[in-house]
Amino acid sequence: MQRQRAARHTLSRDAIVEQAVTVLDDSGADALTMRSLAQSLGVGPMALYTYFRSKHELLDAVRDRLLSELSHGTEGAPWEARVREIATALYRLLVQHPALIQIFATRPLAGHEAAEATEAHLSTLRTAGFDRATAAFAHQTVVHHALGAATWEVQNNTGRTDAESRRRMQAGLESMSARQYPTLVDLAPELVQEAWGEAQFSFGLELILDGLRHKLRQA
Amino acid sequence: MQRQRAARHTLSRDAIVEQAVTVLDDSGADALTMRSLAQSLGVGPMALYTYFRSKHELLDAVRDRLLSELSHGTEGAPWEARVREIATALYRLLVQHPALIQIFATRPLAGHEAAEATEAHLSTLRTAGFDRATAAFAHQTVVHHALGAATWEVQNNTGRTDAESRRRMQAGLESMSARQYPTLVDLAPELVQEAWGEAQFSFGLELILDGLRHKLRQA
DNA sequence: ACCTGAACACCGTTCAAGT
DNA sequence: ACCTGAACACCGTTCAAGT
Repeated sequence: MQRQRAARHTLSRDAIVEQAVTVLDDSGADALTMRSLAQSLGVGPMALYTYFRSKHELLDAVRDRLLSELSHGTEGAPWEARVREIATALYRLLVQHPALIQIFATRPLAGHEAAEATEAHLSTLRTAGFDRATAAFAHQTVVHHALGAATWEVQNNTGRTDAESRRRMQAGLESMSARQYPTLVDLAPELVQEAWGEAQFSFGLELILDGLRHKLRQA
Repeated sequence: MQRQRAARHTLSRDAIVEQAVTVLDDSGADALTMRSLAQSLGVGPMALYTYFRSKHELLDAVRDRLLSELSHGTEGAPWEARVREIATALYRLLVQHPALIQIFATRPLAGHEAAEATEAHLSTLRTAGFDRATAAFAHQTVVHHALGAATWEVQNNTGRTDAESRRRMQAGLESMSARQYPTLVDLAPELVQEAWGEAQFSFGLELILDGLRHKLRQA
């Protein structure tokens, strides 16, 4: 099959980013190369460099595009509910686009990404009564938790949800020395079966929300 | 300068992993290639494949080697203190070896890594009075928090601790539309100056510990 | 077994050139 | 300006061979 010659001026930053997201979601971060991406767009590799100075710049644009999707929660809802909405949206976005996690782990932020959602999150916390420093800390804590939980979920659980692979993992834990690691071996069923997925994320988020509620009462 | 011919049988899995850690710490994850690592050991690239089937397997060994350093906390200390010790040790390990974060973001765990520290962490929680499921959830939450906070710290703050770069970042936030993002602009000083580094990690950890304490009282 | 050297099928990116 | 084709300096890994 011969390569179609691309009609001129069909490329754009947005079109390239869109296609990059498709490749990342379908085939993973390793599969996204400037050459493969260009080929899937029907152009030569160097065509992309008209729109992005480097692969890093393209990945930053992919990250910003995905983050712009983030929910900023229901206006007027109680602060816990709104924090829950925004945090869960971030968690799900990361799990749905695992490559995004790798971008977070390799590229610094410029500072103005996800501005809508960040503004909503921060103003929710301020309105709830947290002082400036506590609101900033709390915001970051929630983001860190979503990022950490999603990283774990994607690497260690996603695609292992079938009974067979869970059973194998549990067997692996149980085969460890029960003398050296009694609790680990004892809790093997819980570690592989319960502490997975969004339930694990929610457990941690509610713990954080509870701690924040407590702080608010003390103030 | 001519390449030294390596004396035979000087290589070993441990020696290779040790050198890999040095390269990662000194020059970062991108600088670690099988070719560069081999050269720094004075051997040809293919020599490494006698000890590791692939670069992935080598990275897994690097991860396991670093995780084996983890503190398992002071025996007999109150449960909060011990959780704090173990969590902080993980956080610091990740910040000191940023490449480890990228390994967590790209490689699945086999399940038996950091078994000593995990056992200590889980048994501390069980002894404190948490039921099986809650202990498993709490353990994971703490690990996720350390991983998320370290990822953020390494990508967005480390190396930006000098006043000059903080000032620039703050100026960037403050240059955003104060009409569209009033809270974000207002909290710029807190976001760049306070919510950084181990203070941010500790804030979140204490929130989680507070939530756990609360759960224990309710039970 | 342990290690080498050549080779293969890739990368991201530079450069000079075409329209 | 937008895009191409050739080339450069890399990758990880296979294969056949040496000791």
